[in-house]
Amino acid sequence: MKPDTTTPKRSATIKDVAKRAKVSLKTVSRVVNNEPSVLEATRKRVEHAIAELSYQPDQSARSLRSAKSYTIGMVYDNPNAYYVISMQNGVLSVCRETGFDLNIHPCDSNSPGLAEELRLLVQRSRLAGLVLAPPMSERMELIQFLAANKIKFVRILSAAEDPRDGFPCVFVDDRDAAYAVTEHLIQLGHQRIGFLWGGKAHRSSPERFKGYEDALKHYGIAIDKALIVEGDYSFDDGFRGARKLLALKNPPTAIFGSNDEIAAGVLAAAKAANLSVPYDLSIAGFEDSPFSRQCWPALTTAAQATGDIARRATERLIGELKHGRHAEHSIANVGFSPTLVIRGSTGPVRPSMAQTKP
Amino acid sequence: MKPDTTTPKRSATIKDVAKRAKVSLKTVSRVVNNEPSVLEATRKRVEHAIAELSYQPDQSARSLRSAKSYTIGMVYDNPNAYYVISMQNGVLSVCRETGFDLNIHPCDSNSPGLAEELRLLVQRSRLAGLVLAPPMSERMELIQFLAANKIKFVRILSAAEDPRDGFPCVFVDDRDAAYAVTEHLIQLGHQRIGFLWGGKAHRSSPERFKGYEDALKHYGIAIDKALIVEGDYSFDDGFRGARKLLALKNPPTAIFGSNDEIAAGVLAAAKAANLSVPYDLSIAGFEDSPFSRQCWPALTTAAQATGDIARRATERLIGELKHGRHAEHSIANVGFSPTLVIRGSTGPVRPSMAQTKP
DNA sequence: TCATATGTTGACAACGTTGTCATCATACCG
DNA sequence: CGGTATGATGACAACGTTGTCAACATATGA
Repeated sequence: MKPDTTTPKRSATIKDVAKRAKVSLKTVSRVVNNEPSVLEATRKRVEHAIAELSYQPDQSARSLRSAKSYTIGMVYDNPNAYYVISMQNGVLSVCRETGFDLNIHPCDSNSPGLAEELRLLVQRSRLAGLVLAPPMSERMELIQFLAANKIKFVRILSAAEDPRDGFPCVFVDDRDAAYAVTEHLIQLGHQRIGFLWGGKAHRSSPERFKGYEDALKHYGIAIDKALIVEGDYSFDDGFRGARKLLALKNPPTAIFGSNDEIAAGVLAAAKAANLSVPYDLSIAGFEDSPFSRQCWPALTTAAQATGDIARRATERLIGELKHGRHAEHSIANVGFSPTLVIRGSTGPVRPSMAQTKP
Repeated sequence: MKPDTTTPKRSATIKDVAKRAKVSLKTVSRVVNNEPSVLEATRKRVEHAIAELSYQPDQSARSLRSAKSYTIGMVYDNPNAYYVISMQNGVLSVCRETGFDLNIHPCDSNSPGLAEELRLLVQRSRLAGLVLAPPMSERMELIQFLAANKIKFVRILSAAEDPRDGFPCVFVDDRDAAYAVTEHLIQLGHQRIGFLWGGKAHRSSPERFKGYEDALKHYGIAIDKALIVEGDYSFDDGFRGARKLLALKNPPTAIFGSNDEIAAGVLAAAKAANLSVPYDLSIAGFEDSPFSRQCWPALTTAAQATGDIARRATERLIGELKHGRHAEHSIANVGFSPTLVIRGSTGPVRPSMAQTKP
C-alpha cells in the first residue's frame, strides 16, 4: 500500500507561507498585520502565497505572543430579547469587518461580585475590551474599577448630552424622544397623560420621565402626581400601573409606558377593562420592539436604532484598541436620538373625555 | 523617587503557582486539568496556591499548545429574538459550568458558501465544536461536509423520533405537540380548523402540519385543503393567511398558526375584521414566546423548553469533546416534547357557527 | 568621499501551557 | 531477595505567532 500522499489536514502556518513566498516568518507577519516598510513586490508575493494556502493566522498563538487579543466582550443584563439581539448583531457586524471575535456575557447587574467577575472574565478569556450595555454602563463605581484595572471599554448609555466624564461612550437621548412622544399625545388633545416609570436601576428611566415632564411643562400642563406610577420595565408592571390609573376617579385619556413591554401591559389592561384603543384610551410605548408592530392596535413608540448604536460603540472600542489610544483621550462621544413612530394606539382625545377635567 | 514596589499588574501564571506550591509546572498543570496520579497532599497544596494567587489558566496558551480548544460555536439563522436568546442562555449555562467559551455565529442558511464559511470559522477561531440550530441542523449535505472535515457538532432539530442517522442530536417532537394543540381545538368543538404553514426551509413545518393532520384524522374530521395555507414563520404571513381564511364562504372557527408570530398575525387580522377572540374565532400558536403571554387575549400555544434543549445539546457536545468520543458513536440522542399551554385565545365553538357546516 | 539616516529584511527569543519521556520511590510478586 | 510493575513527579521541547534587535542596502547630507 502506498503511503498517504494527500495533503495533510493540518492547516497552513506562517512557516508554510514564508517558505512558499521565500521570505522570513517575520515578513509574513508584517504583511498579515499590515505593517509598513514591506516592499510592494514582497507584499504581493506573500499575499499570493497566503491566498494559495488559504492561510489563516492562529488567534491563540497571536494573542499568546502579543499579549493583545482579538476578542472583545459584550456585557449586558436585559430581559428584552429583541434589544439584546439587536445589540449583538450590531457588535458582531463590526467584529466581522475587523476580524475580532465576540464573547457575550449576560450577567446580573445586582450581583455584588460583578466587578470582580468582569475582571476575571477579561483575564481568563483575554478580552481586549468590553462593550457595556445599560445598566452596567451607568454604574460609576464599576466604571472606575474597570479603568483602574486598565480594562478598556465603551459604554452605551442614556443621556441627553455627552457626559464628558472622561470615559468613552455612545449616548442615546431618551429624554428628547420621550419629549416627542409626549408632545405627540398633547397635540392629539390629551391633557391627562399617565406615565408609567421604568426600572430605577436604569438611567433611561429618569431620562424618559424628564422628557415627559418637560413636554408637559412646555405646553403649560400641570404635572398631576396621581397620573405617575413607579414600576419596572415589565409587562406586569404595565398592567398593574394601568389598572391603577384607570381606576382613578378622573382617569387619564392617554398613557405613556416607559417601554413597549409596559405599554403592552397597558394595552392588556385596557382590553380587560373593555376600553377601545385608541378611542377610549391612547397608549404609547418606547423602543419599537417587534411587539409594538405586531400587537393590535400597533403601538406608537420611539424607535432606537439599537443595532447602529451598538455598531458605533464597537467601532469606537476597536478603533481605540487598534490605535492604542487610551480611554481617557478626547475623541468626541457619539449621540443618538430615537425617533417618534406613530401607529394605531394613539388617537385624538374624545371630546366628551377632554371635558371631564375642568 | 522610589521604584515602583507595588505588585505588578501581570496576572499569575502556572509558573508562579508552581513556585508557591513548590512543585513543577507540570504538576500544577495536572491539578488544573484534573489528571489522576497526583497525591492528595500535593493537590491540596497546589489548589491552595491557585486560590491565593487567583490563578486562571490562559486559554490562548492552552489551546495553542494542546491543539484543543475551549471554545465552541453556536450557529443559528432565526429571526425570532426570544428563541435565539433562550438558546444562547442554555448553551452559555453549560459553557460556564465547564469552563468553555462561546462564539455565536448568526448566519444566512441560504448562503451557498455556508459550509466553507463554517469551516473557516472553526479553523480561524479554533472552535472545538458547533451547536447547530435549525435549519442548519437539517441540511444533510452540510452535516456530511462538517463530518468529513472532522468538525464536531451536535444538532438541534425537529423530529418525532431519534433519526438514528449516526450524527448526534437533540430532537424536539413538534408533531406530538401540534397534535395536542389541534386536539385541544377539536375538544372545544371546532371542526373547521385552519392551518397556517411555517417556512418550508424548516423541518419543523411539515412536522407541525403532520401533527395537525394526524389529530384531524384521529377524530374523523376530513382534511379541507381550503383551510390550509402555506407561508413562512412570520407575522405578515399570519395576517395574510388569516385574511384569506376569513374571506372564505365557509370560514374556519379556529386557526392554528405554526408559530406565535403567525398567530399574532391571525390575531391582528381578526381584530381588523372586527372579530372577537375567542368568541368568534379561536387562535392557537406554537413556541410560547413572550408575545403569546402578553398579547390580548393571550395565546394558547405549545411551550418548548428551548433553554433546556440547548443545554442538553451543549452537554452532549462538550461531553464528547472532553472524553474524545467520536460523533459516530452510539450515545442515545435525547428527545423533548413541547407541552400544551392553554390561554385565552381559544374557547368553545359558538353553537351557531358549529352548525354552519352540515 | 565618508558618515549618517532611512527603508527593508531576517535571526532569535519569548509568550504560557501541555505532551513526551525520564526519573525516582514504593509496592508487589515469585 | 532481586526483578518488575505502578505511581508520583519533573525536565524539556514544542505549539504558532510577534517583539526586539541586528544586518544590510540604499539614499542623503556635509
